[in-house]
Amino acid sequence: MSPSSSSSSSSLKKTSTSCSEDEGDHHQQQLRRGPWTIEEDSVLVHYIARHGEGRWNFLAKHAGLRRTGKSCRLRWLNYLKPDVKRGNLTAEEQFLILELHSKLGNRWSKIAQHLPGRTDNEIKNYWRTRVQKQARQLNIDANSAAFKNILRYFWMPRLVQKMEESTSPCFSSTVIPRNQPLTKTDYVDGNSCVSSLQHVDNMKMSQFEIFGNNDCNSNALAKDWYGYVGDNGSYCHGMETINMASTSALVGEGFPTPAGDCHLADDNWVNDGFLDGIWSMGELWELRNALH
DNA sequence: AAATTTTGCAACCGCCTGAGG
DNA sequence: CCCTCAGGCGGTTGCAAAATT
Repeated sequence: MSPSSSSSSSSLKKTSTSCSEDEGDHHQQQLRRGPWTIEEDSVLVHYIARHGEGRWNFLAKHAGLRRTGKSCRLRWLNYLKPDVKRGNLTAEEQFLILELHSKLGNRWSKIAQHLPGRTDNEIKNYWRTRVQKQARQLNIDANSAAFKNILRYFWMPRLVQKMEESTSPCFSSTVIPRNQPLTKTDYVDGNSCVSSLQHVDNMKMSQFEIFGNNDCNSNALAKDWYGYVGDNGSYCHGMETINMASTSALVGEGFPTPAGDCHLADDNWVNDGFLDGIWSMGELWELRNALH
């Protein structure tokens, strides 16, 4: 969908304020809504390039945009700002979103601070369209302990596997030596993205952290810090360990049992690109067996 | 190929907070 | 204090594109 594709259908908003002869009210009466046009984008970009951002209502009026200040701010921050990243979220970014959401909840702007170039809106959309979708398919409340366990023990390790498998010699991460203790402040630096799988301790897995720079490689992460990659370097060996361990861990931590309230919505979920296509059939069956 | 359904995401809405008068 | 306003945030909606029937 082109962001500026349906400009002709944009409507003019007549606000509830009473009619007035002055320019301000006239401006209010002519407020536009809906998708932004290329021309509006251009006006906004050029105005900000010249005068800077902020004072959004003033900006909207003086730039000649028939938009609310809020609308201008949103358009700039979520779309026009030069450092806004476009395109699919990487495995690393998805991992960070899951990890940070487990700690911060729906505080999208806080989460976005750890993902340079990604907006709170984009992260929120990702969570709603991808993550909550999986919860629906499993007939589990996305906020339930059971679903959080699925994320923690199945989805997040799988994302790490994707990082490991990526052909890039580096996935923008630095590993902190495992003998360095983790602290809460480790992950709150706005310029870095740090994660730890604390609960994975239960599965005899190591803690690790991911920092946002470019001087490490994923093999180092998997081999040296996960501690569950096989001697032959096969991550799959590690995944089996995770899955076997997690099956019991899930049951022990509120994961739905056969008598519980969790049942799959239908049989199609296995063939439905579960978890964005990152699950193998074997893993899906294993998860399903754990559920039943 | 057409109709229908689903998905993804840009944009809006309403509420909250803090600054300034 | 109280009021007003701007900015910020999370939740929700609308709709074009993509997928499915």
